[in-house]
Amino acid sequence: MNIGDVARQSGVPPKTIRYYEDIGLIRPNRSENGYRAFTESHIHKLAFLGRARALGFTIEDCRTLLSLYEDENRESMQVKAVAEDHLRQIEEKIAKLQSMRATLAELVEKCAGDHRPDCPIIEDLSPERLAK
Amino acid sequence: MNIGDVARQSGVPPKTIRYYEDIGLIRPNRSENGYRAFTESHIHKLAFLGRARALGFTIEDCRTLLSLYEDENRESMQVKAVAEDHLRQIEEKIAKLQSMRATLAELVEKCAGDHRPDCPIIEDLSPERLAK
DNA sequence: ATTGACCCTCCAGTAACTGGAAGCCTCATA
DNA sequence: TATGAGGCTTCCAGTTACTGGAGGGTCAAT
Repeated sequence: MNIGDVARQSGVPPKTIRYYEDIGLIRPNRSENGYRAFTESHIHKLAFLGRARALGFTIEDCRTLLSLYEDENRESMQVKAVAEDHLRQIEEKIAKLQSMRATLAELVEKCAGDHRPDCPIIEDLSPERLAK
Repeated sequence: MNIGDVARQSGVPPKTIRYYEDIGLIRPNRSENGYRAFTESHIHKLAFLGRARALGFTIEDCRTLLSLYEDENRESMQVKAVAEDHLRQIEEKIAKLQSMRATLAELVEKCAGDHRPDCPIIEDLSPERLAK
């Protein structure tokens, strides 16, 4: 199977598939004409990678998860550890973003948004504290 | 003033200050010895940039905000537009992350995390649909 | 004269792709 | 059989916002 078919079936774009080969996530054979030759197994792996990336796992996490996916003797605690770690990081990001949102929302609400220059947003960003 | 002092007073690291000069956010003069020579005004701008970055504004947003900060004739609607846009993007990111978190939390909870290979996380990522 | 703390520039790397150029390969149609 | 569309190849560069490090001047004090 050529890269285009695999892209369609896995949902991973050709460019990304080539990139994944570059970094060693998948290792397709080559046909005589130089084209990459994929199997069903590659489609599965790529779809797996697509799902994992959609859940925000890093490429390195994906590498680990993929090897666990292929490992009949994996222990589920290995998988869980990766997922829990990732979950924690997501929660940190959410917390940070929510704090930004709170501040921003407040500033946006206070700003008249008219033709005058006075602006609580600019004021909040301004380091007047230093002048005081 | 040298870069170290400015870094301390603005909270922006020297490396970052140099980078901001590279991309034209600030334009310090030079002393005869080749050192950057900063003024109070630079400290204010850098502190402003630091605050804006902490709220997640992109560098390009910062460029805009900084020019509005310096513009006596700005209209607050210009500032508000930038902030509202940014706020929207933050909310999108939060939504995306929350959806990831929901899925991940569910999977993590369902995973036994023991020495057996069976794992709902791996199963969820696996493209069994394709096989069916 | 020699530390030690600054400062300088330039290069490379980070994360995960994405776009584009230049150039084969293949298949269907005229 | 020629041709044109579309698919495949590689390689290079750009994206975001820095950060680390090498190699090398500068300055103030001892």
